Amino acid sequence: MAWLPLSGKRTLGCQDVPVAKAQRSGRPRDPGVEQRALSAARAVYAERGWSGFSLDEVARRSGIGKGSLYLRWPDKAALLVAAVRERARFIAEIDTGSLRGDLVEFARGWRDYLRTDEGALIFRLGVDATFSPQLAEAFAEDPYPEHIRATRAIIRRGLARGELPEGTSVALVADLVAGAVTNHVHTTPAHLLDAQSPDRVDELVDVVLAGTQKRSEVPSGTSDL
Amino acid sequence: MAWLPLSGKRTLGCQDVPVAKAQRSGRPRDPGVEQRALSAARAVYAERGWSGFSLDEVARRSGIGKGSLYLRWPDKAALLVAAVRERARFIAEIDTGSLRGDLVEFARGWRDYLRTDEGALIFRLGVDATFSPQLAEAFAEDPYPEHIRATRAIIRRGLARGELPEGTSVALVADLVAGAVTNHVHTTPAHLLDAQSPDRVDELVDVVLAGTQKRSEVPSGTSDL
Amino acid sequence: MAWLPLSGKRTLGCQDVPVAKAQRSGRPRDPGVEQRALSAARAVYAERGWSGFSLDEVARRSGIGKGSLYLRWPDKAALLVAAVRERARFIAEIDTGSLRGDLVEFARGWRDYLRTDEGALIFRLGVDATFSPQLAEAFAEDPYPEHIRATRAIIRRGLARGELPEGTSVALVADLVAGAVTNHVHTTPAHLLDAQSPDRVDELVDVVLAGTQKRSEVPSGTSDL
Amino acid sequence: MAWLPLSGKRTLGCQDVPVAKAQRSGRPRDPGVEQRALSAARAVYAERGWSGFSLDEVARRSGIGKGSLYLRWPDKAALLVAAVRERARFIAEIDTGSLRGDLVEFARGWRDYLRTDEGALIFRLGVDATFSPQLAEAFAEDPYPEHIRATRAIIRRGLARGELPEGTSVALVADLVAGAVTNHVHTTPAHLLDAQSPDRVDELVDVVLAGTQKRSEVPSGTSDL
DNA sequence: CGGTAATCGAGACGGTACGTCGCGTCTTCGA
DNA sequence: TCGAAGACGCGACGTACCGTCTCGATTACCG
Repeated sequence: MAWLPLSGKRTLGCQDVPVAKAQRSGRPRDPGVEQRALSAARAVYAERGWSGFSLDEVARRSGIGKGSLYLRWPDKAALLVAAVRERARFIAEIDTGSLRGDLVEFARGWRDYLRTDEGALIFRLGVDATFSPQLAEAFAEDPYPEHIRATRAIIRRGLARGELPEGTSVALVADLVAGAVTNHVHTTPAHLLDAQSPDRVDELVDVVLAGTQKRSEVPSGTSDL
Repeated sequence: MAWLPLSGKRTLGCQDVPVAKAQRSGRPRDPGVEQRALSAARAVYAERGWSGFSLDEVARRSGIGKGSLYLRWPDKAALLVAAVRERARFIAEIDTGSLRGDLVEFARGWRDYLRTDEGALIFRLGVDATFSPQLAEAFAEDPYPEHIRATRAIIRRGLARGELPEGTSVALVADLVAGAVTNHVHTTPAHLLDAQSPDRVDELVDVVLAGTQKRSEVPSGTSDL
Repeated sequence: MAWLPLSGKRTLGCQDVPVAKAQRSGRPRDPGVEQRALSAARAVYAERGWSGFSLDEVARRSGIGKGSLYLRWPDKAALLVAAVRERARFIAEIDTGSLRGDLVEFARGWRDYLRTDEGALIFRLGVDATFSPQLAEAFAEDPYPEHIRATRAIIRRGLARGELPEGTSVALVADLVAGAVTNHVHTTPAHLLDAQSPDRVDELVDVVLAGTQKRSEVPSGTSDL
Repeated sequence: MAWLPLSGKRTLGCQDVPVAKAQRSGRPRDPGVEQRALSAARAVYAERGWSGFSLDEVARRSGIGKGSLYLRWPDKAALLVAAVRERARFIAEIDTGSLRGDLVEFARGWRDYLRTDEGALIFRLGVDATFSPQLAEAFAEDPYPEHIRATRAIIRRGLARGELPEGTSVALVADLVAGAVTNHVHTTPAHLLDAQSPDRVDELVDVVLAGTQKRSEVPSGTSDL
């Protein structure tokens, strides 16, 4: 298993030159500029946060002209999205053989990732994107966050192997696992998260799995409301 | 039961006058100013989001001098937090008698609330607060979001009534229910949410309850699954 | 006699606050800002010329925010015009008693003034204003350059005293004196101007006066063309 | 006599290829490029003035690469000087036989030329050059404006023919005639210039000639007037 | 006739200034 | 003293140009 940087084919928000095919005319864009910009953007963001995230500073630090930045990204939000996504991209190449193993692996990875600067940012960007038209556009190409996609794939595999009762909703299980972990990280004070035994999220997965199992046995639960 | 606007006595971030005793001297503060400011702040935030949230605009719209705003809130983050919280406050006076009933009630209410403008605001603000030190500080006095507090209260009552196995972690169940609902709302496209049968969240609660039940039967969490 | 700074009543391009009468409301403009700005503008212009004249630099040097500058002048041209005019204003309070004395006084003063940084600028601004709509607007309130007005006044006095033949065109004499001096300064290399005896411009005046005198004697000159 | 466009052999600021001898190797320069560039430069300068004179715009309009422009002129000032001079060049081939005739011819021509777009351009450029070191350098090779040279030649001829008293300063007379005409054009509102009888400048010349004549009669310049 | 070398249009590059806008503070008047 | 108004210093925004550079394509000559 691994959190691998995505060998992505997508440009990730970095504006393509209008022409589709190879080089058109004029001096070609220096690919190094893009890399330096994204790296400087991450550095500035890490130091000063979003409110202190200034394109002027990115330009100053990377030695890139502002013009060249605006040639690639339409505004500072887009640059930040690209910068963070580049690193945030991973494919949960999780395959322990069992559903539980996969989910535990995922839950731990996601928890740790969320506590990372990059993870925190990508998550928040996802939320902001729901609200900000500006950000939403930058995010539009890829509406489903990576972690949601990853969980669903794992669950589908489990279903195929018969580890989950037939008819179990993939989305439902995914919401439970990913949502619970996210909620956990965002509502637990940092010092408690640090102190916490690693099996906190394991328990979480167990409850979910037990729940789906049990429900298939007792048809309609305590539905006497 | 009800989602009641809190008849709060708390000042909610609105700075008290330095002197402890009531009025000191000079012209007393106009209470209308506070209301107009908060209302204008909500309007601006809704229209332009955090990055476009400008105190100058709030002042312009409400006809309040910037001085008067800074007399009450230390910076624009504090004003926004106060503005959103004022409306967002509710107490889940949920008491159906059974744990499942309460949780289902809560899950439905939270789901609907999240899709509300106000709910979206408070949720986003919470996320923003995780990242902006400025906002975080404004949030610090009251770190736990309302919905988390509400869920925990419900679960504690259930534990007391013996509806949950002894030793069940309150935080864990709360994370599962609240997190799953939140995740559900934010990762499901709007049109699917609309079309969805109301018992989507009911199922969710059932799985969680079944999970906690089952786990108490099988000794070890790291089962043979 | 003297080249006196004009005790001007005009605001000279510094934008008035919209309201006509005294103070309206809000914090009043700091008059010191205007002074510091104009002075810094002159300094920057002197050092770097028009092409290096940067508002950013003026702001930096004077410790004034760019916002405050743009509150007063619509663009950098207007600021420079104001800065230069403030110093350039003079009233040729020339009154030696005789026409020749006045004209000589004026011619010397104008020659020396033109060789000044400020004088050179005001002259060039006047020329540029003939061509640039932007500058023209800034200059519009005062189409006649100061030196033209001054010369005409002197000549009119001379006419009144009978020192010039009746019917002599004021404009014609003014063009001759002011134009010749201007042309002289702008076409003579600097080192020659420095070396030159002061009576160079005196001669000039004498030729003009002699010419007007003679023409009144011999009706139509050598008009045999 | 005539105001002839100069059939100039001079390169006029257009940089020679470093090698003295004709063509070295490689593709020869396209002569059309130079013409298109100068013409576009004049158009841009006429429309937007010096401050709005942008090489990018010249390149865009003429369809010439910026590289090709910098191959020919070292900077935008040089391009502009070349562009304006190309059209502005004339040789005052004036020879009516008499000094007065020549001067009147010159004065009329200069007056009309100044009111021309081209004349205005070259005049303004000359003034700008006095102030912008960049422009001045571009002008340096040819410091005396065409009209000054022309007047001086005329006057020298007059002196040689004995039409002026011996010892009369050529520069002085030239300043008077050329300066007065220039001043006249630039300080008289356009509608008055239009309405004006053509002999306005004739008078001017007469005064100057009369003045020089008279002065030779009365011994001391510093007369008793 | 193929190679070499300069030119051509195009446009990216690092900079710097533009003119605008917002923050949080300050300073006035009138209530 | 508060409240409205708005000036203040600061600094980021996104745009436009400068003068340089690097592309591929073109066009002469030279061997």
